[in-house]
Amino acid sequence: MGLRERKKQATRRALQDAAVSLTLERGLENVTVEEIAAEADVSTRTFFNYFATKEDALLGDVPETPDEEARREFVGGGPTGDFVEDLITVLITFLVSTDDLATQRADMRLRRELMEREPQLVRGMLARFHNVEMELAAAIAERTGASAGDDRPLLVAASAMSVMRHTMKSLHFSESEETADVRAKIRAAFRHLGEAYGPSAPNG
Amino acid sequence: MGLRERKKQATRRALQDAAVSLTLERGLENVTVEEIAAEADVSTRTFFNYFATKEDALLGDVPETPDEEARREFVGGGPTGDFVEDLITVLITFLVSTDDLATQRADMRLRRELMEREPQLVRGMLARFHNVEMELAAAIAERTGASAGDDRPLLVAASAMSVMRHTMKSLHFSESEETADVRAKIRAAFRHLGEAYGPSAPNG
DNA sequence: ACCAATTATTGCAGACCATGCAAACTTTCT
DNA sequence: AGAAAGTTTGCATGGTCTGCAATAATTGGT
Repeated sequence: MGLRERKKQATRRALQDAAVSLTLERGLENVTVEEIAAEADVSTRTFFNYFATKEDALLGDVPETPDEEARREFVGGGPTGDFVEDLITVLITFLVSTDDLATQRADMRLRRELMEREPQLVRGMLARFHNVEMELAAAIAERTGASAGDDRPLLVAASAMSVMRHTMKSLHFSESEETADVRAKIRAAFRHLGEAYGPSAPNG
Repeated sequence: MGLRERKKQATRRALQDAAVSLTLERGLENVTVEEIAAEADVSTRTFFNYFATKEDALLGDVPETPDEEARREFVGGGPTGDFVEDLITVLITFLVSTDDLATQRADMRLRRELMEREPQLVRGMLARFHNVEMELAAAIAERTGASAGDDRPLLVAASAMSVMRHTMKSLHFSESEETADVRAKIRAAFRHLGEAYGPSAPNG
């Protein structure tokens, strides 16, 4: 990677970090883009070359599409052949980025802290998830061979995303938390829904 | 209702109508608040006395909490005692406002047209649903007697809202569409999820 | 090491959104 | 009619975000 590219990454990072730390310190509406840019040592105008909005800098680089390889495998009926298990696998690829694990966990914790402090940001997060939802629905439709007019894949994708959102809330992003734990939590959530809405249909 | 109150309602309506029709005509970013206000024959400043943002005027007065009576009944275990059926009843109260049915259907159709034309609005809609979701989760927790730390009500509420969003998309809001039809659609969606995630767990 | 091409940064002007405040106006109540 | 309460309006202000053109930095070839 050349110098130019490295500098861009650094600037981007600096802007995000500045946005996050200033916001946690003073609250979102007491921080201007001008201040964020100054903290990152660039001009206000440059801020907008990197992020369309102030919110964007705070929400960071959440992937909006699943890993291409994971998607292909899911569409093809893999990796296990069990629909729910394979769905979980795809969902997990959204939670795991290319960064190293420690950085990623720290980011997640920071992002959660931000959401708690500034609930307005939840709205932006939901919007991003909505994009993911569309991708996921397309993948489900492909895998199950649903016809064009069939909107059930949308339904399944929507509820799966609600499971994922829910799971993210209950994760700790701590050292000791393993991928297997995440999978177990998502699995438990799906099971709970199956029981709540399923054929036997008990309460709750 | 006094003159003052009637005038306020009229102004509010005029602003909403102006916002909607101008947006459908030219697209959201080619319409300024100034123009909306002018169309409704009030000052720009007055616009902001009625709506916090331009989006707010477009999204209209969607209830953010369920009908208080319906909520009480649900929490108390009613009206039928069957969890899913009663959940559906609550969800439907969100879809039915105090206006007359024809007006409401027209509003729904307009709103859908808006969403199609201006996908940015979906974000605001999702945010509103998120508030509803919180209310619903609280009601579910109360009904099922879940303990304070139990987050399963949140999960159920989230997935129920995804069912509701999905159902709204597939409704026609036409003359011939009855409440019973709506209920049947929601029921089918829940059943589909139960089958997808449930004990038997077939595909799709 | 230099030059030319490409790409990034910056300042500036401008449109628009949104809020606070105080003056002018309208409705309501007695 | 006149005071009280509530609404509308204009004005000033601060903040977000965009387009444009000038400047500066990186890159790749010679």
